[in-house]
Order: sequence, then C-alpha cells, then structure tokens
Amino acid sequence: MTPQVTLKTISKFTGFSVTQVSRALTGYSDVSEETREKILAAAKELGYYPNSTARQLQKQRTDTVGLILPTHGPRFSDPYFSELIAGIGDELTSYGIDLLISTQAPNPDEISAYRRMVEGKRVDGLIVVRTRNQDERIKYLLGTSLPFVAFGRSDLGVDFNYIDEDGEAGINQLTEYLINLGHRKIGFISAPLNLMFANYRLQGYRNALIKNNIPLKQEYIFEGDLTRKGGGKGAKWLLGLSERPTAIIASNDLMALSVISYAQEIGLSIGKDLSVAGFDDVPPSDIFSLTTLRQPIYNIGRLLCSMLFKLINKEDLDEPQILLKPDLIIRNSTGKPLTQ
Amino acid sequence: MTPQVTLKTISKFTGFSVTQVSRALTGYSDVSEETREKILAAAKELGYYPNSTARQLQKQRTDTVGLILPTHGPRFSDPYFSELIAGIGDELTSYGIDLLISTQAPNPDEISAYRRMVEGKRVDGLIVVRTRNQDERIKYLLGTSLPFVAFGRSDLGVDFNYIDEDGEAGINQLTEYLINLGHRKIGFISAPLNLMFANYRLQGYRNALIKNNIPLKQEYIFEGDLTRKGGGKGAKWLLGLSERPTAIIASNDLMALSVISYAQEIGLSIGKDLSVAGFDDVPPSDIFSLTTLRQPIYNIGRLLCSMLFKLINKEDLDEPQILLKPDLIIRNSTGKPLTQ
DNA sequence: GTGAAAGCGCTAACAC
DNA sequence: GTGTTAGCGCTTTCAC
Repeated sequence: MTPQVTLKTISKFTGFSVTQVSRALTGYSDVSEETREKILAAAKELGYYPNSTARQLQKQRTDTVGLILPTHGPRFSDPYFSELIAGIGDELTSYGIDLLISTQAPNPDEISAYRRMVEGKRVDGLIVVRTRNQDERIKYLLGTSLPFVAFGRSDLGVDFNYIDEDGEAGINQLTEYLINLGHRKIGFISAPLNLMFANYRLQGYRNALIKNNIPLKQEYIFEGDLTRKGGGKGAKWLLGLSERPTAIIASNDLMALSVISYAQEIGLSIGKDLSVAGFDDVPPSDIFSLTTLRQPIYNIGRLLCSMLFKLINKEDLDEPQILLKPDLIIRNSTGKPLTQ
Repeated sequence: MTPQVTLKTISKFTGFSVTQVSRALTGYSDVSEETREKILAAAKELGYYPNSTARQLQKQRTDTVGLILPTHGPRFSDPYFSELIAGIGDELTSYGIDLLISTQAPNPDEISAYRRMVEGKRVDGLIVVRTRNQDERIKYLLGTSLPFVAFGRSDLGVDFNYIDEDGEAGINQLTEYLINLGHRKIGFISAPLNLMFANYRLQGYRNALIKNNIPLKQEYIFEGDLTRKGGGKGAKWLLGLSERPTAIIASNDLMALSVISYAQEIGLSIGKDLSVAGFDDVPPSDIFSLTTLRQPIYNIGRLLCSMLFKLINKEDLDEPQILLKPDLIIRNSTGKPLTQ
C-alpha cells in the first residue's frame, strides 16, 4: 500500500503551505506563475490525486446521483434498464458525475434505502424510476430538500419534475390502428396496475374502444407482470376464451413476444390469425417484426440527468414536466383480421 | 433546507460530549445504559442520520464498489448487463455496500475513469467486466493496491481474481452436438476478437471441428459485434456463400436471433433447413426456442461481489479463480441437417 | 463511563 | 501572492 499523496505531502515537498498548494491545483485565486508550475510539477512527480471524500465533506457536495433499482431477484433482464442506465451514465459522465446504484425490492424496506442515500448525504440528487400509485418514494422525497426527477408521473396530485412517455396516447393510437384494420375483439395484457404507466396504457386502450363503440369486456384484460412468463399466461388466458380475440396488445415487448410464441405453438399465424403488438421496441422486437410503440429510453435517461443536473445547480428548468409521445412502429405482427 | 443534524446537535441537546454520543450511537465501548438510552432517544427525536462522507473520510473506507460499464452509446440493450447489475446490486445490498457506476467507451480515456475511482479513493474495490486482450484495465489495477475482481480471464499471464464461464468447453460441446446431428458445414459468428471471451468461444468451435476431422474454412467465420445488426450481417454473409452452412453458431443470443430472422426472411425453416444456436440464454431466447448455452449471469454477479467483499476485508478466497461450465440448452432451433 | 484533543484531506475566510 | 486558522462531521487515541 503506497502511502497516500496528499496536499500535505506536496506542501512539505515544495515548501509552500497546504493552502497554496490547494489553490495552485484547483486553479483558484492568484497564484504566481512560478509557484503554480513548481507545485504542478511536484504533484505530477509525486502522483497526486485529490481525495474525493475529503473534497466532498468540505464542499458538501458529492458529485454523485443516486438510483435505486426496484429489482426482484434474478431474471431481471428487461433490456429497458440496461438502456436507461446507459443513457443516464453517459450523460452523467459528461458532467463528471457518478451514479450510485442500489437495488431494492419494492417492499417496506425500500424507503430505508432512500433514507440511507438522502440523509446519509451520499448523493446530490436522485432519480426515481417506474413510479407507482400513491408512490411512497415521491412522498418521501418531496419532504426532503433533495433534488430529484422521476421517470413517470404520479397520482399524488403534487408538483415535481418528471419525464414520462404518453402511454395513453400511444396505446390509444395503436388500438385505433387495430380497430381501423377491422379488429373488434382486442385483448390487452396489462402491466401490474400498481405501476403508474400501466394505468395510462390501459386507459389508452379503453378510450379507443369506447370512442369506437366497442364494448369493453373485462375478460379481455389480463394483468401480467412484464415478464416472459406473465406474457405466456396472458396469452393462454386470452386465446382460451370462447370469443377469442383477433388481436392482442401487451404492455411491453417481452410479454408480446411471449404471446407470439404461444400463439405459434397452438398453430396460429401471426399477423393473420392473430395480430400482436407490444410497447418499448427493445432490440429483439424488430427481429421478430413486432408492431410496437418505441420509447427512446436511452434519451430519456440522458434527459432525466440533464434536468437533474440543472436542479442540483439551482437552475430553472425550461420544462419541468415532459411528456413524450411514443412512435408507433408498424411491422408484420399486425394485420387485418381474417374473420370480420 | 433543514439544518443538518450532526453529532454536535445531539451533544448540545443532551449535554454529553460529541465523543460519547458517537460511542452510544455506534454501539462501541462502554457507555452506561442510561446514557445510551438518552442519546438514542435524542437522536431519534432530532432525526439524526450519520453523514456517510464524514464517516468515510475518517474510516478511510467508502463502503462502495465501482463498476465502469463499457458503453457504446444508445442501443446498449444487451439484457446481459441488466442481469449482471441486478446480481451485483442484490449481493452488495446484503452487505450494506453501494455500487458506483460510471460509463465509459473503451477508448484511451477509459483508464482515467478508473483512475478517478481508484486514486480519488471513491471505492473500496472494483469489478471489471468483459476482459479484453492485453487488458489495460487489469494492468493498471494490478499496479494499484485496490482489490478487484474480473468477469473474464486475461492473456496477460498474471495472477488475479476472476470468474469466467468456460466458453471454450461450452461452444465445444455445442459444436460437437451439431456434428453428431450430422452437420459438417457449420458457420460461426464471433464476438469482437479483442474480447477475451470471443477467443475462447471461437477456440471451442475450432477444436471441435479439428477433433472431428472437419476442415476449418476461414469463410465460415464471421466477426460480429454482438448486436442485432452484426448478427444480420453475419447471417447474410454465411447464407450467401456458395457452400452454404447447414448450421450457424453465434457468440451471443442477440446475434443468433438475428440469424433466425434473416433465415426465415429468405425462406429457410429453422431447425430444418438451418440450425441456429447462440450463447447466454437471455429471456427472449426461450420464446423463440433457441438452442443456446446458459450462463448464470445473475449468480455470477453475486459471486463476483462475494469474492470482492472478502478481498476488501482481507479474507482469503477459497477459489480465487472460478471457471463455470455453461449448460447446453437444446431447443428446436437445431436439428439434423436435411442434406447430408 | 466520560470528555478533551487530534486528525482524516480538503477548502475558505481572513490576515498580511 | 502567500500563510495562518478554522472547520466540514466523524472516529479514535489518551487521559481522568
């Protein structure tokens, strides 16, 4: 273990005070050109690197933002999070800020994980993802003075900064598209309804049916869990109904792909016997020609950080609440129904 | 901004010295039962939360481990990383340790990102993923005294702690399986060959052919980039050859799925006209009945952390180098070749 | 049992 | 320009 090189080391080495060394190294104040050069040279020679913890303590700023991932153990493979983290990370890197990640199942302990980050002053700001109904995390954070941004809206009727995709408009457009193709029996595999986005998406589906005078059938709505398995269950349920749907919309691509798989298994031709659509447009989706709604997750990650960065620096936001319209990507998994 | 509650606050509030408050709160030393209770009560009432930066500075320990993700901009959606981060995060959470993530393209700046974490003393240990040929990161880290573990081996001929999957054995087994089915013309879509694992996997393919007296054809090997697009290019190349392969092995599932897609597009029946296999067993793979090699990425993440945690605490490792054998999962994308 | 004093490595206020 | 002093919030000797 090589002994740490600190300002003190350089101070002793050069004969200048610690203060002066600090000034020279950070570029502040007026330090004579000669001194600066000497100190810089010494720093380089000794291999000085500022201790970020000490700096953090002094500056009361960590140059770190936090993200607590709601994990549920293994098979947490929704590519969604990879993409989001990449976006967040790349943007933060450009500011010289790091990302502190902690994983935590959405249970009563969850808030403690937030407390640890917030009250332990580990981060300058926080990103909340996958907002939920009556989201405790948002309630909690609003009570603190820590800047945060959320990926997702809330039903708390409070004001905070977020980005969200307009799932309602997206699914509405998709449903209308299916209706225009001639579909009347459209099944919907929802995400867990405690997630905010699940409700918006479901609402988009409902609205489209209502607008087109198609009666809502409760049995056409299945609450899935966003996983491959959940999609399979939903498919089995919907395709087992006596009045089998001619089209199925899933709340994310992973479930939609499962539907395709199950449908093919029981001999249905996708895009003909059964239309299938998803949400997200993750990479394997285009491979399987899945009609879906694209959300620019990577860019959302970047955008979240640029908002948060402004909040941390007490700048005003041009748009404190952003709603992005997802793009409908039509591929071959949807088509006209065979039986009208 | 509520003023921070510190030990000093509690000290003033209770009349005890800061030292005694600290002792009572951390459970150290002998503090009379009465004092402890008073202090604990005050801490609770005032809403005290230890400042982790200050603690870090004093203890010279951050309770944080670092991970620098080699990103390449958007579409970084290999579910691989979600799963790995989930495993790492869940394990670290059980130790009360956080994960500091930074993203960085694998370019000359990459080492600076490592330096910032290491020499800025931001982390107690580091996880290196996707090791490369003559990996600069490992060279660098070996020169520091910071504990680290790698996901992947190295060709540097040096000793360090790692976990890796035995890609050579895995692909070897898979290739033998295809050969036993009767395939003689087997194409291989590799990962970028600067990645260590790509070489092992390619070697497994080569060895199997050699052992079975099948001549190696250079044109049967295509170097892909692990993305959907790369897989498509590889498929186009291999299936455009005059002596078209009857089977294609891809170095990861995402590329294998692209092969399936392209093959179907040009009218080939998967598992019959063309056998396709991948590596990883990510979620959508079972949906599409892809024969593949499963690596337990989530558990690898956990294992990496348990090794690292021991290193940080200067405990000995039972197994400083772990090589896991991937499981061959046979599904319907592979079968006997039509033409012998 | 308890408190005073020192120090982790850094920055900032104030002199000169 | 430069050095002295103080302090960020905490833990850890070392006395008593």
